This record gives sequence, C-alpha cells and structure tokens, in this order.
Amino acid sequence: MPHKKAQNLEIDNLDIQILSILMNNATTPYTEIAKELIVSGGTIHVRMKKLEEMGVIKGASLEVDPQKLGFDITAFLGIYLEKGSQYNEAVKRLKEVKEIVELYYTTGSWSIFAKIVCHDTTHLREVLNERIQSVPGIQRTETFISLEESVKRQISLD
Amino acid sequence: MPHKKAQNLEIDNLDIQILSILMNNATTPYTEIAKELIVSGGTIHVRMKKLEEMGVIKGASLEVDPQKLGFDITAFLGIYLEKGSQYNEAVKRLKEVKEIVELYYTTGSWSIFAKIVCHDTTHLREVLNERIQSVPGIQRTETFISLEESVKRQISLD
DNA sequence: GTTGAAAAGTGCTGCGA
DNA sequence: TCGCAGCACTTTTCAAC
Repeated sequence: MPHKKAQNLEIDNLDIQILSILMNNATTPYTEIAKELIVSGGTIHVRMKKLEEMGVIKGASLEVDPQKLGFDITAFLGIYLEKGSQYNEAVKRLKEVKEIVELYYTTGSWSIFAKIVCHDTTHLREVLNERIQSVPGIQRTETFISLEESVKRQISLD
Repeated sequence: MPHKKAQNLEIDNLDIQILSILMNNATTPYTEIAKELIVSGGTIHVRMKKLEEMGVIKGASLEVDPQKLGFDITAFLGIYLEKGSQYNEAVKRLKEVKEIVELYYTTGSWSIFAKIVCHDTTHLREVLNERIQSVPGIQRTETFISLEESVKRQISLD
C-alpha cells in the first residue's frame, strides 16, 4: 500500500533548544544558533523545516509598542451571552471589530472573554457601545482597563 | 550648546505601511516590501532603523502552537490582593512563576489579572495551589479556563 | 530623504561520510 | 542522519541625486 516518506516527527531536546532561542529573538541567525548548540547550520535548517511541517511553528511576528503608535488603552472584556448557543454567530460578528485582538470561549461567569486595544477612552466607548453591544445575543459586558502591563512573554520550554 | 544630531522622529504613512506588512509576517524580505510600496530597499532599511531607535519596534518573536508542545491549558486568573500597596512585591514574586505569560494591573474587581499556560489540569492545580496562592498578599484567585482561542492577532494600524 | 548598486553576511541544496 | 562547501538571496552600506 502507498504511504508517505518516513519522517521523524518527534520533538527532541535539540528542537526545544532551537525554539527557545528563536522565541526570544526570531532574527537570530541560524549560524549563531548552530554555534551555540554545537551543530551545523544545515542541521538547524532541517529541524526548522520539520517543525514548520509539523505545525509547531505558526510564523514570526514583529512586536511593536502600541503606546508609541497612539494606542493608549488596553482593556479586557467579559461578555455575557443570552444563550450559549449563540457563540459562533457572536464570534463571527466580533471578528469584524478590528480593535479586538484576542477572543476566547471560557468557563466561568462569562461566555466570551476578549482583549481590546484602543486609542483613548472616547475610542473605547465608541467600540463598546456602537460595535460590541449591538451584536445580537450579547446581553451585557464587564470592562477591565489595564493600567500597567507587568509581564508579557512566551511560554518557557525548559 | 551641544545637541544630538537632527533626526526625523515622526511616524509617517510609509512607516505605518511597512509595520503593517511586517506585523503579519516578520520574515517578509525588505526587497519585497520595497517593491510593494514602490520605494527602494535602502529606504525600508532606513525606516526600520528609525523605528527601532524610537522603540516602536520591540523585537521579533517566533509564534508556536502551545498544544503541539504539550501545553494544553490556557487559563485566566483574577487575583485579589489584601492591600493594593502590595502590588509591586506580589508582581516580583509572580514573575518567577514561568507559567504566567502575561500580567496586568487592572481596574475593577481584581488588582491583578494574569494569563497562564500549563501542560494539564494537574500542572495547573500545582501552579495555583503551591506557587501562586503562597505569594504574600494574595487573598484569593478566580480561574477561567479557555476552551477555545477564536481570535489572536495584532492591532490593525489602518 | 531617497536611490541604485556593490559588499558582506545569511539561507539553502546536494554530495559525501 | 549529519556535516561540509558552493550557490542564491537578502541585508547592509555608501556615494550621488
């Protein structure tokens, strides 16, 4: 019977070490990683290709400072739905709200939990009143404003 | 009187367009960005250097799939402090808990709001009971477990 | 400030061990 | 499966506009 080319699809210690380095700084050259882990540059390349094929690596993104770009307010939203079954429809509508940067389906008091980034309080009020509260099925929301971001990092693989 | 070399420290439309492209895919070559925005590769380089010096760009990081690395649980924690003045000391201790990936000082019911990533429920219980509840000043916590991450993206600069 | 091209460094591929 | 060496591509620099 036909089958795919045999591949090693396990994640070993070397893979973890490569990921740890690149999660902190995605621009680290392969040659530098190779030197640090005492393997060849080609090996790093092969491992990275494997991790990408496995879907472990989803991509690389530039981290920016929202405040320096005029986004002064980060807030969290607990959203109550009239019925839990309205989740999918509500998410579809909420995805169109560009200010929502994260959205989760959670256990506990709320059905939906969201993170939102706005320019100022006027902008926040407009997004809340006109674009979120108007979504069908949303009963009410609770807002928590972040006064300080003290930790923002990736998971530690050690 | 002595003064620094004059520099244009304003962010114009071209900067915003460059950032928009790289925020979605940090590995886009400068030459490709240049072609798309109809400027030279050198210009992209100069702008990026300016944005880095201004602190607008904080770095580039590799995005991984936590589940594929054995991290199955994402949870949110609302933390009550005995006194608000204990915030700094508590954050210092909580920073040592590697499972905490985000931590905010927020308005509303809780003093601290945190995002936490764990392997499984046993791991989550251990982190909560043994490493978070034991921090001086922490009165009690409320836990919300994420059952689905529906949105995870960067702010839109348009 | 921007351009275009040259110089330096990095990523990628195939052969050999 | 890994390492080495050559080729292709990207980043970086710089004189000129």
